[in-house]
Amino acid sequence: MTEQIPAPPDPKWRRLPQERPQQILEAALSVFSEHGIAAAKLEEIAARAGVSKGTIYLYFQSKEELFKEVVRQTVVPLIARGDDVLARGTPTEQLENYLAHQWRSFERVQSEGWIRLVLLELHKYPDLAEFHRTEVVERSNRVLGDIVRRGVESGEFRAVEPEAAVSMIKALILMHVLWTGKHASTSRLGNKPREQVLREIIDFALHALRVPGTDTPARGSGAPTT
Amino acid sequence: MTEQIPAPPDPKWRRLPQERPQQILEAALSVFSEHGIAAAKLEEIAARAGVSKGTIYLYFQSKEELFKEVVRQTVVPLIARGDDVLARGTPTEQLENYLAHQWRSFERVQSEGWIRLVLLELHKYPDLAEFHRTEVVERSNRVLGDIVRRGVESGEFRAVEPEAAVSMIKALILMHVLWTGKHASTSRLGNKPREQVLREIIDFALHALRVPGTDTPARGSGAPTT
Amino acid sequence: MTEQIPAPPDPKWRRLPQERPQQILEAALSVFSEHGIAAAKLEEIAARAGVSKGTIYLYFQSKEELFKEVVRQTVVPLIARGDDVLARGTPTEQLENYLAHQWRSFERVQSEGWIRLVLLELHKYPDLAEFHRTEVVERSNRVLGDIVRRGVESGEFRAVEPEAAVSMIKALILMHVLWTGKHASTSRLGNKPREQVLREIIDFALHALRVPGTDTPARGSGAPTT
Amino acid sequence: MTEQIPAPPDPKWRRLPQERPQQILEAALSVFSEHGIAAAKLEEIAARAGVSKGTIYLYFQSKEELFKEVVRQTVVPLIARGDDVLARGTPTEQLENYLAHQWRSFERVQSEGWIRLVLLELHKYPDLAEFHRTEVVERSNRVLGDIVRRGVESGEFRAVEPEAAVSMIKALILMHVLWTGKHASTSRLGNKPREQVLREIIDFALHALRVPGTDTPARGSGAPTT
DNA sequence: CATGAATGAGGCTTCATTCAT
DNA sequence: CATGAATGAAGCCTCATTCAT
Repeated sequence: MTEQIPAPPDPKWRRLPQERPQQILEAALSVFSEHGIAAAKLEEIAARAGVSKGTIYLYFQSKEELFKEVVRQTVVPLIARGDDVLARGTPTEQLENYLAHQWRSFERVQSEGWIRLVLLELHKYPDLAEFHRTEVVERSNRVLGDIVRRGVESGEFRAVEPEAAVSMIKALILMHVLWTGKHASTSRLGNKPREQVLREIIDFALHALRVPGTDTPARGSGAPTT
Repeated sequence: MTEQIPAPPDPKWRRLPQERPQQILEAALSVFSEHGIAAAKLEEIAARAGVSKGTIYLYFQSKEELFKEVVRQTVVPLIARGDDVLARGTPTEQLENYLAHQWRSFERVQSEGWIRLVLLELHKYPDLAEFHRTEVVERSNRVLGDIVRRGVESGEFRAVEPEAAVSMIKALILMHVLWTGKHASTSRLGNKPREQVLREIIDFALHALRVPGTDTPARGSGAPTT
Repeated sequence: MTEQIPAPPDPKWRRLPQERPQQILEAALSVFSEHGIAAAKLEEIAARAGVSKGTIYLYFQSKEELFKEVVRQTVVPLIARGDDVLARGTPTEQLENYLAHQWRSFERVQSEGWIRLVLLELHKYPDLAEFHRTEVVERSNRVLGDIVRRGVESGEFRAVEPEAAVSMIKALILMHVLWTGKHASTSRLGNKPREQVLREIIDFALHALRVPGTDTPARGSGAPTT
Repeated sequence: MTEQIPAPPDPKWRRLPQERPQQILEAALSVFSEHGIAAAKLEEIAARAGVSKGTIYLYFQSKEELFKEVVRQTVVPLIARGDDVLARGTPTEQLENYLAHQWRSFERVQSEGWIRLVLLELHKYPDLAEFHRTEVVERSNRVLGDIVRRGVESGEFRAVEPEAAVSMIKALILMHVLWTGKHASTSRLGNKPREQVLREIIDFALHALRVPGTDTPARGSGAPTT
């Protein structure tokens, strides 16, 4: 008789336990995004995560804590990058790169819902809002602000106040992410291809900032300026 | 006939019954804005309206119907205007006027919350979303689109696609209304005076659209363009 | 026949609203007594009170608060009396009267359960326990202690320490209330008539305290001492 | 190589497997005593026993069965003794010995909680209550009853009904065990030394039973009777 | 044997909605 | 018309119990 290894008794594929929290977080993000905190049902989160209601409580203390963890876990990976992409190029090119990078980051699943959550519900949790402001908003503001500042210094951009320009650019991006998302309440943008929307944003922003007559033309422009 | 003012029948100031629905709608807007639909409690709406919970059901069939009515009743007065204000002037002036008018309209209480509601919850009620799109969005898009179109035709604006420009301009306004609202989760704009924010928006939008060298300078510009 | 008063349109007898809290408190006492706090179900309390689950929350904040209120409301009326009954008579007579009065007080519904609650669950709520000690225990201890003290002073009772005697007497009563209750786990006392149990308690207590040879015989004695 | 003491295979002290059920029973008694059956959590029992939740189910079918086993296993050793201790002496001495023995038995940990359990929760399990009555109550009643009977026959005790006297004596002991326990809701007895409480009980009981003038004086008396 | 992750029934609590006054 | 007490469906959360490892 040789060492007979008993065949695994269970044909059902079993998820690795260490993945549980992540599964739940993803399901939670998706449900919170669709319904907001109050209207999100743990039952639905559990179902999407493929676990039972009780399992959620093995990893998170309460619905509210689950939401907070969603924010904490999702925020950083979603935004943190971007700094490196901008190492080289003229301010114009950097701005184009930055916009393209941000836009494509948001293309990922749930980005629209996540922006919704931040805009709608984050203010109910002051600590989270603070965390978000320092870790996400101010950080990305700094990157974008530096681009603008360099553009102004080099004479490529008008003498705008960088902070104001940052606000404008972010407004363009964020609002269009919402409008092109699948739950957009007003499909103002219809089914316009996302890449075209990006080009329009770049075109609008660059014309708002650049000093005319500078060499680098705004390549992204969807319409000839002549 | 002398000026006979009918004495109030009750020392307590008594609201006129015919005002009830309006009171309730206002209270509902305020509560829905703060908490969203699911988390809004009829108890709180009733309290703010100065009536009892039961009274709400004399005028509205359900919480959902109340929300829909809030949208229907609030939407039109808030936006409908604006068409006439723009009769005269160059496209640049018209755009400035339009932005200023919109911005100040939103200055009114609850505008921030109402934008939130539209952006975040309207999609759950397709009929409402449809109503909102045709009655509010498309209407104001037409006005703004016409301005842009005329500017392009007159050579005062670049040859942009009007629809795209409308998107951009609206993004600027809406997002800044959210950011300057009292429940803004990220006080990106700190306590910058609202009028200055308006000037920055106008400046940004006009530089994005205008053909340089055209006569009318962007008066609102917060920064000299050299 | 004039002035015909319209018959009440509803045949169902309707409870007066002001009685609600009392109904609920009584039902709660009964259920808490039977099962303890943790095992008591609001569903059952509501059913016994003839109301729905939700109604309980109109008057009490939570299950725990309901329990606390049961203690607060039930404690005082159940015990507070007794002071006056003892105005006259020899210490022996007073003690007999006190025991008889206490015993019959406890005959009322729920007394057994209520003693159970006090003995077994009150310590979980320190504030309630404190309230109970000062308002009930110490008060009745004082009354009973005074009787003993007077008996000792008059030479009718042995020179016992009053505090100790009070403990003993209360132990006799309380434990026998538990044992003669309908939920007694051990029916040690079978179906012995309650009045006979009272006589036995009086007999035991008086023999433990009285100095033999004093005039007043223990009338309650179930057995002649010859 | 001499005297090779087998090194413990694990630095952590490892309990012998055969002790598991006993560990669990002890932990269960402790938790049941503190919280009652309904509020007792298997998690806590497992923790106190140093095992995992699942392990409990290797030895006991359910929480209820565990409770029953606690009663069965704990009851007998706690009470069964006592018969032999009383072989010799006058009824008075025997009663003193019995009381002292019982009192000290209860001094062991958990006795208070265990009395609580019996008084509060045993009635929910009729078979257990029956078991308890026959195995514990009636047995100890017989022993104590015999002492009283002999005392009456010998003329040392009054002509009391033995059953009644047994009730009284047990009431004294049980209630004072509760009152001197660490979870007593009313610290009526403050920090009076347990031995003094025992003397007071003996004093009270003997004076209630003994015929005055008999030789053996109540040694335990804390107060002179003169 | 022992573990502890997972389950899901069941309890507490909230709140939209109703209805007798 | 207006009230607010009452309802009960539904959601959050706990925890006894199971089971794959």
